Amino acid sequence: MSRHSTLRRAPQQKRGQQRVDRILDAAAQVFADVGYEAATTNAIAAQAQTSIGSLYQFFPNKDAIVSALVARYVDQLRTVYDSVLEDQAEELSLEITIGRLVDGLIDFHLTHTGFMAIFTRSPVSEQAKATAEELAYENHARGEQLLGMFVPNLPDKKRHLYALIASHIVKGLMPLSDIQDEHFRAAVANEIKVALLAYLESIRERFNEDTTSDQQE
Amino acid sequence: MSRHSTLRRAPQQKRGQQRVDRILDAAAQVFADVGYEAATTNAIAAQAQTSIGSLYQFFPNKDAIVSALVARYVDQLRTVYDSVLEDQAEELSLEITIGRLVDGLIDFHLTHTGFMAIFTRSPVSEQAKATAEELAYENHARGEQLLGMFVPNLPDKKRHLYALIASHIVKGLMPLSDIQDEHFRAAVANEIKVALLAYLESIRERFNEDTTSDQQE
Amino acid sequence: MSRHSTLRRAPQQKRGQQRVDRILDAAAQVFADVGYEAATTNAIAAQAQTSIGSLYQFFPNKDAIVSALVARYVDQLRTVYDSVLEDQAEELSLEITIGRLVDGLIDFHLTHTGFMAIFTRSPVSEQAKATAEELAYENHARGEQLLGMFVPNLPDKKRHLYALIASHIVKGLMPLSDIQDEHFRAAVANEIKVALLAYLESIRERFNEDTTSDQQE
Amino acid sequence: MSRHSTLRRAPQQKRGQQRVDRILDAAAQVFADVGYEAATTNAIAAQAQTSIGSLYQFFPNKDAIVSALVARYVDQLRTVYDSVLEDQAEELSLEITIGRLVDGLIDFHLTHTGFMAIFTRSPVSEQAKATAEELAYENHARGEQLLGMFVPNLPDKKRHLYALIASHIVKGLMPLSDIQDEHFRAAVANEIKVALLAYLESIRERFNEDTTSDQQE
DNA sequence: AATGAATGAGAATTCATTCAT
DNA sequence: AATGAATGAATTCTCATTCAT
Repeated sequence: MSRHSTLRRAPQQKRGQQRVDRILDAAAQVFADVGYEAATTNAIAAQAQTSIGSLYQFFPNKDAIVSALVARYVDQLRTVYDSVLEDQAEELSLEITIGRLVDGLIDFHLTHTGFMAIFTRSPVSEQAKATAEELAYENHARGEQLLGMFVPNLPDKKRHLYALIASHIVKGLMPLSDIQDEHFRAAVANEIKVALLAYLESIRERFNEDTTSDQQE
Repeated sequence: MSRHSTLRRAPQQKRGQQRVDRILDAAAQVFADVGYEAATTNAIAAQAQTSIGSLYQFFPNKDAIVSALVARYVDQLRTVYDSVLEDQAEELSLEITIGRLVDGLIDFHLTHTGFMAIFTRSPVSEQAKATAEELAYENHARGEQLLGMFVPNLPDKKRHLYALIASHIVKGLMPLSDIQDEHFRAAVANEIKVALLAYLESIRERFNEDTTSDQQE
Repeated sequence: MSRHSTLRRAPQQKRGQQRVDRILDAAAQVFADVGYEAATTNAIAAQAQTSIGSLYQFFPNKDAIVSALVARYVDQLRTVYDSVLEDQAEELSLEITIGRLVDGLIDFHLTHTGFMAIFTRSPVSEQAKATAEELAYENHARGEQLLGMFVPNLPDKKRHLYALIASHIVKGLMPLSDIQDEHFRAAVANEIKVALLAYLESIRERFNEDTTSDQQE
Repeated sequence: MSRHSTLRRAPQQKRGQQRVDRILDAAAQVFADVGYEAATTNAIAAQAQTSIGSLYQFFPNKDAIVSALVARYVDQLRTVYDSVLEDQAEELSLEITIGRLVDGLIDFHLTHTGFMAIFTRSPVSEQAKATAEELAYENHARGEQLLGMFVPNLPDKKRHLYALIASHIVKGLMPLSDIQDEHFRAAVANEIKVALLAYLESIRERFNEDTTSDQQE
């Protein structure tokens, strides 16, 4: 897969793949604990219970670890979006779909500590910028796809803009799901759905007005 | 409470205050240029056209620079919110108020280039966490205040929740105002207003329903 | 001077220049002790009785230290060649000139431990290659100059070739001057002169034959 | 004495010896490509198309690889000198003999690309020093042998000194045979012969004078 | 007060060598 | 025997902070 392009050496054995996974898990944990910049490769190796040498046998540098981690996140995010999209076969309402999406994303966020540390970092190196782009793109593209299902015939440019806005709303709100208090977290989850739904409904309304008035002309 | 608490020495003379301001300007610039983590104290001193020794005469460490900068941002943000709040004497519509607020915040963001670099960093030290908290609090508190004006009688808890959501929507969307293309930026600005307005209207609706149904009982 | 171009920061104060010199002395010593590749920047700093940080304040990397050292060597070598060339005002014999040159070079070599370690290393980086080139060029160019004085009218191409050979003979023989035994060292010095003289005489002879035969034609 | 003393295990089977040879070939190639210091044992193993583990089954450490390679070089150099010495049965002139020797050495140098990288390195460990010594000794000893044939009755001490000088002249000049331009390389080869011959003739002359004057006394 | 040289802990990365499979 | 994953000491270089002048 594409993620392997960032690996120094594609692990041929099961053990190697496990080690790669363990390193990525460790990296995610360390990123979650201290943030991306403060995370050291030694800390990641220690967390992965491996040696620094082994880490560098698989990853040529720190950026590559993040790239691989992001590739994994993208794969897993895709699963979240896919499961929501599949449900669309049943022609569910926008409200229910948004509900499932937000629940899925919150669950993803809660089970993937470290994701936000990477998602919100300001990338420095060129490679880091490309990686950040990749991650942002996944959310944006999937948002566009979903939007296209609920508001068909939307001009490309508008769909692009609206999806950009929606994905950034989600990006801004996701960190809130970290909240410890369970009741409050549920309330927040609900508000995220409300906010997203409100924005999407506003898109629908405006689009209907536009097309209606077009017909009138 | 006063921002000067983070200063090693309160500059009693005008010259000292000017130097502090120049350092903060420099810090903001460097943060904007290379990001928070890549910014070095030496680079900040150089940008401020002072010596590293002088910098440390005013600030005990790097965190203190950020704290002071954030304190200044908080002051300046307050001005943005205040000007919007003052207009409320005229009892403007929610739509117009949101429009002014978003315009003000976008303008603030564009004229304070280092702001986002600090706002979105993952704080490491305890002091950094406190500083980040302070900044988040300002936005949240001011949001609550505004919300209270448009939906009076909202229970504290709900007002707190809604303002939290609203401030995070804004936080998520603000970085988009960086976009170079002027047309697209204007379109984005409009969508930010739409999204925020849509959410706030949903709050109003829900509140009216609640109170109406309350009355019916 | 040109050597400063490799410095990260031109030392403005006497103290700074002294420190640079001390670091270069230390580097020469360490190179002499363990060879170029085995020399570590920490060892150089320790030998210079300074901190690794100070070393890097003046030199951006290890290669730059060598470059500066070589620049100093080139300056000092120039002095050796100059003093020999100046004597030529007296129109000394080739034998005496070679004698003085070899004595000068042996003295230079004995008083500049570390020179050979750099002169004979195989450069790896591009910068190192350029530096090695510079050093080789100095010897070659000065050899050409001297040769031109003793065998005037030699075609450029030949002078270039002969000087190349002569400079490499010297390069090959110089390390022998390290020999501890004083008697043996003196004998070696004498043989170096003999060998160099023999080669240069052969050039003269061949050139005279050539020009003689040319005239005959 | 035997080169196998540096081997961890004398390969009893043909296959093992082939593997050892392949590793030495690989080492020579890598030394030629990147220089001695930059050569890694992993790169050597890769070039030899074997595993790093196998490499260490035959050689206890990196120095041992060089030692074995040098031992092979010494063997092969011996062949060059032997073929020249054998021709001496025909009582060829010094000029012709030098010509053959230099041609042989240049050919050796050109066909053994890794040789110079090892010959000119500054040895660090004790083992490396011993190995370097061994290589230098071979050239020196063979030089002495040849010198003895052309200037018989030379006192041991002088023969030793002269051979030392001659071997270092050759060492200094050999790297020049790397030159790409074929014409220039041929010219250089010729000059090497001229220089060496000139020195050896000077030895002869001095010896004849000495013995003549001895007789006169 | 101002300056900027000096410090050294700490970070990323390499590579000779070992050892489990 | 062969393999190549694993190890970690050692190396280069950075940068927050101190301190002599």
